[in-house]
Amino acid sequence: MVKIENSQRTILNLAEALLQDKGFNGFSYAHIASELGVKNAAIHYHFPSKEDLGIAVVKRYRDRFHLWINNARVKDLSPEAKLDWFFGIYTDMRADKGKVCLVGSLEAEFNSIPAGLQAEIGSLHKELLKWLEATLSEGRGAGVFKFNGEPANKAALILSSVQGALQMARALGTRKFRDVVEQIKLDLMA
Amino acid sequence: MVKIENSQRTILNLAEALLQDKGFNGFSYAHIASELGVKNAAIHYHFPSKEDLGIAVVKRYRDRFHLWINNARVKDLSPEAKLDWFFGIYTDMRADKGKVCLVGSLEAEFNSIPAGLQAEIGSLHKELLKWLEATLSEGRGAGVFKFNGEPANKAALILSSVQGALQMARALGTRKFRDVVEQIKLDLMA
DNA sequence: GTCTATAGGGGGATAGAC
DNA sequence: GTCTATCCCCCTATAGAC
Repeated sequence: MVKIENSQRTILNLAEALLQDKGFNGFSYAHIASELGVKNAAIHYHFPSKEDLGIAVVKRYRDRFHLWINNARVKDLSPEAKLDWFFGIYTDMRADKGKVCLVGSLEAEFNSIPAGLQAEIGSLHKELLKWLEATLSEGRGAGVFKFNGEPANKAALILSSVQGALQMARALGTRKFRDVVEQIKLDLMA
Repeated sequence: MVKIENSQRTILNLAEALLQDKGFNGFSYAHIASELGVKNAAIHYHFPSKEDLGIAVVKRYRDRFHLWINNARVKDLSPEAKLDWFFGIYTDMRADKGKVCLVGSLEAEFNSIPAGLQAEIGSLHKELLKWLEATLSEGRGAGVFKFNGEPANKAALILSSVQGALQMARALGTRKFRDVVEQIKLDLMA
């Protein structure tokens, strides 16, 4: 049961949590409705189809990321602090009932989700990579990160490993997630 | 439509492919039955519940891995060649209709799959990590791999990133997967 | 905006004939 | 081992009252 002020917003919150917890094929309108304390049909009023709902969740997730990275409190950080902030997002997800990143969740089920949602998750993934690449590039330029090869490839490696580590932690525990993050940092200091 | 000799085996093949393609919540007995050219109930004769089927798939997957790593053709390879063989498994998955590793697929849906399957996937994940850790340790001892920190942590990082990269490739293309594998190798040569 | 009611389909699973 | 038939549940989605 959740207090309602703005239904639209509350539905998105619940849908996002369910997506990160159970996956797209693992949650239903009924789950949202019962937690919200309303009936099935009320959810359909706000989001006609499940695809609409999924897309809205991903769009809001991306908008939030944009707000963060363009906010001075993140923008003006040092490269190391930026990276720590980024890892903190995932650490918080792990701490929040073992959630995983939307990107990993939806890409694991990629071939059994609607086409519009597939496209949306691809856009989000690209933007996460873009920001991480720029941050790595900036850090290497400043001499605080050390790695060989293209920043784009290192970014792809790091993002993949953090998302994989969130999934791994579900079966093997939070410690494994922390170990991966520490190893990523260690590798960047070599 | 698939030729039937040993139904049990064919069902496992199809179930494994579907799990890697669509996820546990994304496939049904009907999918298997229609591809096999039989009726729904025939599958239930071999595997009474979907959980039974999932567990059998994971068990076979693990047995296969055991056979491989204990076979002289892998066991006697150099550490670099072992690692290349290992990456080759994932490269083949990617090439095979964009499949992902069972471990990543089931852990992404972890909170919406049966408990017995959760336990089984944890065991598999541990064994993959164990082998990778030993291989990295061997390679560092021989001076061909270079990395800081514990082999167990480096193994967790590498396995997470390969599994994450398979998922990423679904939205962003095979090239991204290859980039990650190359970056992993590059980082091991630093 | 939310309700009741319901359509319409798919899912997992079982019983009993062959 | 596979079939037909069926049960029962859950799902997405819609229509129309309030």
